[in-house]
Amino acid sequence: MENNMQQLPALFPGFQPDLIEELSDTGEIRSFKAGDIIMRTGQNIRFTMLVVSGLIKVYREDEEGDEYFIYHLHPGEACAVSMICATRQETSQVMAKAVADTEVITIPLSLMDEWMAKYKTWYYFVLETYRGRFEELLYTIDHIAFRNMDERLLFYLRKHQKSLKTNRIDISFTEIAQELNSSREVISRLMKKLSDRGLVKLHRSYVEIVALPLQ
Amino acid sequence: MENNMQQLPALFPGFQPDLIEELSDTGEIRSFKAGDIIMRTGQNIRFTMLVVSGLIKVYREDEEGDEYFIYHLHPGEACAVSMICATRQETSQVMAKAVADTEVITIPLSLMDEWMAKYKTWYYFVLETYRGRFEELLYTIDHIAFRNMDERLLFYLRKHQKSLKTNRIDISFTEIAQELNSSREVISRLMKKLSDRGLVKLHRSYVEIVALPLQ
DNA sequence: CATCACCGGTGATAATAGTCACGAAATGAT
DNA sequence: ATCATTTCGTGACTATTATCACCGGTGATG
Repeated sequence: MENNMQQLPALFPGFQPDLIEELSDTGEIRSFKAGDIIMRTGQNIRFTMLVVSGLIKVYREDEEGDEYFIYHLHPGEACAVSMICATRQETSQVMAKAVADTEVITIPLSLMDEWMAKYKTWYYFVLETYRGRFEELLYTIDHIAFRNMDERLLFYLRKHQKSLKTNRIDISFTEIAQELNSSREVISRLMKKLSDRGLVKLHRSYVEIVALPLQ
Repeated sequence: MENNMQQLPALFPGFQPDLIEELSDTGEIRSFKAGDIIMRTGQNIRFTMLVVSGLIKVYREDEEGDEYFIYHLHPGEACAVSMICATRQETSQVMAKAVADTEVITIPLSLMDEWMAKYKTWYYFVLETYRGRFEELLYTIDHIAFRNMDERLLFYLRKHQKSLKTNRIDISFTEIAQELNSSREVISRLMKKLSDRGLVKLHRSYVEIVALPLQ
């Protein structure tokens, strides 16, 4: 626990010293195992969360259980949804699940609000978080609205490559299909095409990215 | 101009009196004709905008000119994009077009920031704007990801019905097709189905909503 | 009234994606 | 070693959506 708090300046370089101090005094560390659901659609939000370590996937889920992957949250980032809902005591509109073992700092809603006026660097951090997530949502809309599944799959792989900082994507076709709201068979065929083009190498339960076109 | 400023308390009932006063002192009214483009993708944002009268449609556009309608802005609402980009001097990621003759109040970026600390009611207004638009984006994603074109068309009609507060939607099939990134023929066939179900009545250049299922 | 721009209907066809059915190979547990 | 589970490939079929071609109707304009 103490260790985690010492990482804060490095994780949040934009934060002013007194904010870091209050954060480590009042924030509470919570840990999740890989696969744990951190936030559920419809769930009441009582905290704002800052990611300390691990990786969180944020996705949309409809009544029938269909999913659509939206973005990852990395260490040093915050959950925009938990901030946005914070001020109005709203419920979450998205699902969040730990992809790896993950630690977050939770901050009571009242403080989140108080700090906006108290710490300029917190204010900028929150706004930048909004801006970034808003942008991600727009990119997501772009892809679903304008792109075919093959391009969306490429986008998905690239997103994971960046997020996980590795060329090895340890996800089964079934899971990928779920996150793109498609079906395993479709992903299988599209992956084969990518493989034929020499962009990926296929393995059991993981995909190796050989070369991905920038755009 | 003076008239417009007198409407402010009614338009923004949440604003405190001194904020209203400063708003009418420093805000500048700008007018747009129906059809005018108010904001363009990639354009630099220098102002935050509050809608006073008229109606604005906000939509996404890709390189090839394909569109996707996202939401309307009504009097009393603000453009979340212009607020979000404000703090970072970013460029717009969406298009905004006046649907009817429209008046907005523009506020310099510096004030927008200043007021966040100065006026609690402004702070809440901005956050509520973020929250609302964020939610709209999520709904949009839901529909593109999980629904077929027939349901998206219904959703589109309902959105317009609410926004325009009328059962007469004065939009040609060609335009609807554009806003849903589909094609005229598809919309034509789907409309016919809706008409057969007794939900709408079709006319030249407009659609009359007879009954729309709530969900 | 002739012409032109726009609006909409419709059949035929194509492209994309989803579903079903089946099987083979790899992995893990007992 | 055997068996169940997971993972993936694939052919056949269906559903949805997009595209093409062509038509008729409407209304504004000169």
